[in-house]
Order: sequence, then structure tokens, then C-alpha cells
Amino acid sequence: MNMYTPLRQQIERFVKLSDAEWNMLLPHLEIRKIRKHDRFAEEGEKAHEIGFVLEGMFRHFYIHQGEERTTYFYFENHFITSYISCITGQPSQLTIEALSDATLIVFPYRVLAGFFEINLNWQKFGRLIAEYLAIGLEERMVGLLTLSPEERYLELIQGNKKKIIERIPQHYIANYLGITPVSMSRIRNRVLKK
Amino acid sequence: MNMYTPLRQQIERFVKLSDAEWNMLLPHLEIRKIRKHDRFAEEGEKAHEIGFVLEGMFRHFYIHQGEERTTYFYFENHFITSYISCITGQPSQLTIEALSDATLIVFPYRVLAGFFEINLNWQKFGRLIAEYLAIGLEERMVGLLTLSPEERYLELIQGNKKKIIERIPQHYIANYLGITPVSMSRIRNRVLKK
DNA sequence: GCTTTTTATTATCTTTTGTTATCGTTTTGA
DNA sequence: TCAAAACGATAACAAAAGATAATAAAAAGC
Repeated sequence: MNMYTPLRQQIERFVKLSDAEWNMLLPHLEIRKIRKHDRFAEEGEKAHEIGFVLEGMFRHFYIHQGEERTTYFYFENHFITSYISCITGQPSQLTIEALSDATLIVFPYRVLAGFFEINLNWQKFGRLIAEYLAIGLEERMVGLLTLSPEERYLELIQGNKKKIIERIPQHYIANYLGITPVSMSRIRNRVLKK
Repeated sequence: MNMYTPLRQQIERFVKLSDAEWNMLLPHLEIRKIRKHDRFAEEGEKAHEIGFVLEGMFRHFYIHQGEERTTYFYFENHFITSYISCITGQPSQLTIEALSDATLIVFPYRVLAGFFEINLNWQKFGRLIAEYLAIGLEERMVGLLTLSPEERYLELIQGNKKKIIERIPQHYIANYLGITPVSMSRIRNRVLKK
């Protein structure tokens, strides 16, 4: 049991790794401390690193007409990266910012990409991660298309996303639900009275 | 050049296949004709097939409070399947319906899944397909979260999704944009006057 | 500990959207 | 070919959301 154990455990929720396979990655890992408000990825810059959150939390946001629109949150034991920038090589559209002081395990995407090409098991990990992402995005999209803002709020407070409600400032959550902070406050008020 | 060539070409936009690799798949392919309004996948049933559209078009929809909500369209040279049902093994949440008479190449998902486990190149194909999906879903989600319905409509008619506007009934497009058909009609009217 | 900044609520006003219904037009299928 | 169904535009009204501003409470930073 060391600093890196949570990362291995998380990877092994997707594929079992032999010690040899794990040792391929180990030398490339780095522990990085990040202060609140610091950024892990920046809009306009190519992302080339993957982070794994040991402590702390993050949000990611897009900039639309000069305004930040927060669309996702990350907590302990999750990966953070501008995934699309990594896989396409294009500049990132999104910025990832620490919402608290945080500790990450960091490694370069190109190391992982290298493993993909030579090892079936790592390639499979790449597939399963992408599938995991796609499933999450699909669910999210369907919610946005088929539920009203109030229904989305109710789903959030009743569902398995408790961490978000408990730990994230409300105006960011409003963004996440696709509404304004004022509107969210009204919805809370409405829901309370029922 | 035969019936199956478009499928091979499409796969090879993701990974180059040796003839040997292509021949792994070939014996499992089937040509299937589908009539307008027929279904390729059905809500509540486990999906186990992947289709590739040779001719025709499809929509997929979810059922929310008894109403169909169309969220995506498929045209020639695209894959259709309840992807999430295939990879999770859970019953499909969505239904795929032909919007015109159509011709498909069909093969079982389990065949592909078998290839994943024994061939690095096919495994890579699986990863790249999932990544492709994730990128599309992410773009879509960001549009829903950051653009107004009118902006989404403008993006649709100006962007590279011309096929949708040209070939799909308007009330389905309204669903796709996350608004009601009536609201979409108003937006069209507003946009026209500018 | 105290000031500044951030955050959430509330009120007002305007705009947009949803709902329902009506009415031509087009498409479909028997 | 002809009746039925599907489709799109529009109107009227209600409900909800956006924009803005004022205020209060909480958190952050020095």
C-alpha cells in the first residue's frame, strides 16, 4: 500500500493488470500538489497529461461569450484530463480548475497511448475508459433532452450524485443543470414547498 | 467491390485491416432489408446486433412519460445499434426506427467482442469507435448546456448537419434540439425575419 | 478579528417556452 | 384515387426562465 495504490485499484476496476503491466506505468507517475483555483488544463492549450485525484475536487468549464460555463465535477479517485484534446491532439476547449487544495497522480497521455499500441490489455483499458465516458455522456445528454430543469434538479438531489450537492457551490451546479443560478434558487424554493 | 465494401471502408477510417482481419468478420455479415417504420432495436429488449446503413435513414428515441423523444438520426455509412445495451448487457433504453425503407449490413456484437479479446487491432477499433462516440456526445452536451434553443437551431442549419434539416421531419428535429415543435416553428419564424 | 469577496435568496420586469387548439397542406396507405 | 393520418404554422394563454438589482449571509484572505 503506497501513494499509487488507489490508482491501480481504479484501473483494475476496468482491467486486471499483471505486475509487469503495472510496472510499465509506475516509473512515469508523479505526485503533484495543486492549490485551490490552480488549473490542470487550460482552454486553448493542448492537453498532454492525465491526472488522478487523490485528494480534493475539480470543476471543468467552457467559455461561451466570455462567460464560464461549468459542466462537470471531479472528486477523489477519478481521472481528470481534457480527454478530447489528448485523443485529438487539438487545443483544449475546456479548463479544469481545482475547487480546493488537491493532490494528484499525474502521467503523460503519450505514455498510455504508447502502451495501447503494444499491449492488448492496455488497449482494452483504453476502450473501456472511452465506453465508460460515452455511457456517462449519453445519460447526461438524455437528461438534458428529456427532463425539465426541475426534474433534473430533483434527479440530482435524489440520485447518486450526492457529492455534487454537498460539496459544490450552487451557482456551479446551476451551470451543470443548464440553468441560471437565480432560476435554480427558484426551483429549490418551489421544490421545498411541495 | 461488393455489397460489403462500404463497411470495410468505414472501419478502415478507424484502423487499417489486413485481409486476414477482414476475413474474420466477413462470414458473420448478413444483408437485411428493413421497411419504413420497422425497428432495429426496441426499448426494453437486449440489443445484440450491430447494423451498418447501406441505404435509408433511421432515428432513435427514448420514451419519457409515454412520449417519444427523438435524440439522434442515422444515415448511409453509419453504424446503428443500442451501443450501451450491447456493452452493458442491460435492456436497451432506446428504440431505433427506420424513417425510410432501408438496407443494412448486420452482424452480432458478440462476434466483435470476441475479436476484441484476441486481436490488438480490433481492440483498437473498439477503442476508437468509443472515442468517436464520446467526442460526438460531448459536443452535443456542451451545445445543450451553453447555447440557447435559437443558437442550437442556427448551428444546425449552418453546420455540417445539413442532412438532418433536409431529410428529417421538423418535429423530430425539435426533439433533437430539446424543444417542442411549436417552439421550433416560432424560432424558424424569428430567424427568417432577421 | 475584521474587511472584502463570494454566494444565495428575493423581487421586478421582460422574454421565451410550453400547452392546447385550430386550420390548411402534404403525405400515406389501402 | 380517395379518405385518413401526419405535418407545420399560428394564435391565445399560462407557466417558467432570463436579466438585473438589492440584500443578506457565509467564506476567504490578510
